Amino acid sequence: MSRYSATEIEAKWQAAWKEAGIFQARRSADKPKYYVLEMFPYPSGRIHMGHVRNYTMGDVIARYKMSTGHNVLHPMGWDAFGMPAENAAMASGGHPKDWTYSNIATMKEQMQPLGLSIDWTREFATCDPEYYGQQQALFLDMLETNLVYRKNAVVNWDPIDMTVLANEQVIDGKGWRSGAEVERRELTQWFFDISSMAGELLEALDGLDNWPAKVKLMQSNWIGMSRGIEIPFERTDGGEAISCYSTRPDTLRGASFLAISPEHPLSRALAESRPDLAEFIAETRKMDTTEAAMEKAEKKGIDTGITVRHPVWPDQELPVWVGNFVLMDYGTGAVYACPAHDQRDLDFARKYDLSVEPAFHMPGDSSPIETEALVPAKTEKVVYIDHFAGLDEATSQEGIDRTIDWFEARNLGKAQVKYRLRDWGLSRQRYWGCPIPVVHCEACGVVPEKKENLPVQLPNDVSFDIPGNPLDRHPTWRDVPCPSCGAPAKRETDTMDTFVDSSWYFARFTSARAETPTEAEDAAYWMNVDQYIGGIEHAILHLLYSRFFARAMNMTGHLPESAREPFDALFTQGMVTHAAYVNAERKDPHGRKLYHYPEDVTSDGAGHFTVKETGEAVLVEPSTKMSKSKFNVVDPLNIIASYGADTARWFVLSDSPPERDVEWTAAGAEAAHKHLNRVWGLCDRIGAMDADATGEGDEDLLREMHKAIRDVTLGVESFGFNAAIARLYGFTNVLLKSKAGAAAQKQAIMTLAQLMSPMTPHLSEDIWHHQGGEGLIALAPWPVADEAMLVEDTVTMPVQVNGKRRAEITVAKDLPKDEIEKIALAERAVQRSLDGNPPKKVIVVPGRIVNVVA
RNA sequence: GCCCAAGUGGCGGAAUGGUAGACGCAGGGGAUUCAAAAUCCCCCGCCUUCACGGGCGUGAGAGUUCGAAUCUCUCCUUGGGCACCA
Repeated sequence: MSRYSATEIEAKWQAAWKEAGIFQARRSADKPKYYVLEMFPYPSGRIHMGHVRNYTMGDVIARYKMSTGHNVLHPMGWDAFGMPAENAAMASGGHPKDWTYSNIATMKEQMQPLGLSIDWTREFATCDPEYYGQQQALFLDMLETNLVYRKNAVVNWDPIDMTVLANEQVIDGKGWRSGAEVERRELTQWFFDISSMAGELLEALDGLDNWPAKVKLMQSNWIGMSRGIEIPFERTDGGEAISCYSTRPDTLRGASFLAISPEHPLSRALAESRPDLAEFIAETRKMDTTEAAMEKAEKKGIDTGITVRHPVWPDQELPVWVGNFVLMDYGTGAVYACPAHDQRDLDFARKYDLSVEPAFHMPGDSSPIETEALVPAKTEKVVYIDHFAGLDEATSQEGIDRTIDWFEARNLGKAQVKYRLRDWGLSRQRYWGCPIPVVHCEACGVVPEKKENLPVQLPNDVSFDIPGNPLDRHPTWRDVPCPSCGAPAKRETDTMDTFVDSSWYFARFTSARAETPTEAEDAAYWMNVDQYIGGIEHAILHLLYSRFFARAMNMTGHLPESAREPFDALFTQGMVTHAAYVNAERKDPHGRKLYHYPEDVTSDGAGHFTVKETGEAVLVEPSTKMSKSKFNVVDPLNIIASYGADTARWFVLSDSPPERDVEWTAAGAEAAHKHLNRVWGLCDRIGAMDADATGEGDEDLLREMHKAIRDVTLGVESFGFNAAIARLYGFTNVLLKSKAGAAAQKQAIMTLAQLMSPMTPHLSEDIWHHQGGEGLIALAPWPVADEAMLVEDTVTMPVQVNGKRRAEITVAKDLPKDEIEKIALAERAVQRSLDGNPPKKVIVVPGRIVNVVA
């Protein structure tokens, strides 16, 4: 059989689509709109299989929606600011801008052959001044609305690269790039007030019915709500009371000391006259804050000498300690410790010889606390010891609730809801990011740049030969007159976190060239994103930030109220993985594993692999995410060159469910290509048939066709792409074996081409064209299953005896239950199983099954 | 430690209360061919049987049901998220 020329037909149909301009989105009142978006790429320089899978899924949805009468918006852009561009500049002496735009050009060129239905007229890069200028306008509006503010904060500081690092960029206490010991430094930084929206961001998750439960749960945990109480503890020396937050006030009887954070105002005040305390605080600052280090870090403290009164039993005096384990930015930065019912408090109490008093014990067991704290589940009943709220035996949850009521009734404390979510620090001491549009004036303080002066553009004449932020040492860029008083002032040299750029790009796509961040009519028409598709790795940060920004943009008049939740449906797709081949005989010169590219390895067909050139034995490592370091990257361009884009698209959608990882295998790609060739070959067969000749089984073929329409439609609509593809294999197999007449076969293959068209758009166009289909298949209306054709006259039902299948009967579709029962019982195999005894009971589910209970 | 998800042939997976293993890969056999590639046809969960058939089978154990991969409980394993959060 001749193979079809993918290169030829793919280029041909891409040109036809372009010519017809069918992917350019315009507002229209005639059709319902549909906005499908894939998370836009970082322009690293090359597209990879993960991109192919992500964009193919979006394309399937976009093309399907287009053929079901929707006005589709399917845009693409570039998340273009970020450290890799600066690192490349540092390494090779180029400019981040050149590096980025040249990568964009390359990647765009690599994406073209995939045949995606993208509206390229809306393309932008976040490093375009036209984009980041609008982002600066947004920033100024948010500043006015108090959604962004400046404060002192302790941050991770890399002393060699001279920049702030995000927590994720600190590995084992060292800067991920420089390897320098990271210091904790207090800096004045800009923050988005995302924590004020914590409650709403949490509650609104409930309404996101078309988001994966997993993502909602992750966000919910991240926001981390807790209910508790804030209780002031009076100081015996008359100083300001110390307020503590607790979620377990029912343990208050066991309070033995207070622990306050080293960053607590009281600690700082005391440190001024207590050198030992000052030293302790400085030491804590140096402490590594990574998880692993926290686990090992010793709980240390120092006695302040101050004492407070117990709020319920005022004659009890509790010492106040500074504890290195108390966080300043959660709760009030001060806790009361109850060693009997908290393991950490107990360890601390034993170490510094502080008292351990239980607040309750388990029913029938009042043995004293030794080295293990008693921490019952909240639903477990405990016996409270001389409890103030009149509790005796109750669950901890009841104890907590009643204690809070008791305190509130006496005005001794206040019920509080707290969130783990902290404000989003957006300042970065980097060059390649969006400049923060403010000016620092000695007389006026922080002055926002005037909107007419936007964009505040990055200067081009910068160098990366010395560490630090080039904007800081630029000779002229910083020096500007104060927008308010005109006196000489300094521009802010920090730029924005690149997560800001990706937090509103979806809104910008609705009017990509507007002179304002968005344009009201366009935003109202196109928002929300109907289907958003991307990786699970963005489950928290990007998606949470975008939800915050959509709200902020609504508050500042840039998005309608209805767009406060910007993504109606979210789908998180899995990765493309590949086996890795590691040399079994030697290591690389650095003593590390030596990997080989899949194409350099050959198999003997019996599970043994060798390096083609040297014949060395190779071990196959389990499939993992494609990465350069493991040499297991398959370049989409190579695949497209040898098989065509349709094969690549077909393969990444087949086999695995889209939310799971899919393993790329050469055999799988080959099989996909083989199948597309088989479909292609059908065209020849039908072309060679006598158009008027009749065949056998026309109706059977058409019935199968309508079933395929039903199943594939359902599969595409429910993200069951693998199932839809399996169904298409099935229908193709039926068509290949069919002896139906030319007319029926022609109808079948044209429908097959349509059903395949979201996945294999080029091949489908070509078949459509060959069979005389009108216009472009991309614009043809999606086939609809004929209900009447789906109904068969007879049904085949299994017959079970005691749940085991014994026979199969074929009966008329609407045969009454008792008739079906008679036929089932008459079956020889059923009789044999019954062994002559009458059945106890017979269950007949018409059209489904018969179950005989012996 | 807390929270969540998933365990089905040699492999990816299908079936969401009704014939377990669709579809694809790998494997076996055959046709075609001088030969190979390509292509086409047949077989393919495990045990047992010449065969017909029979038994077992969805991580393990129990339960609900006429009927469970699917629902419930306990346990095991793997993966993910969070974690000095008071």
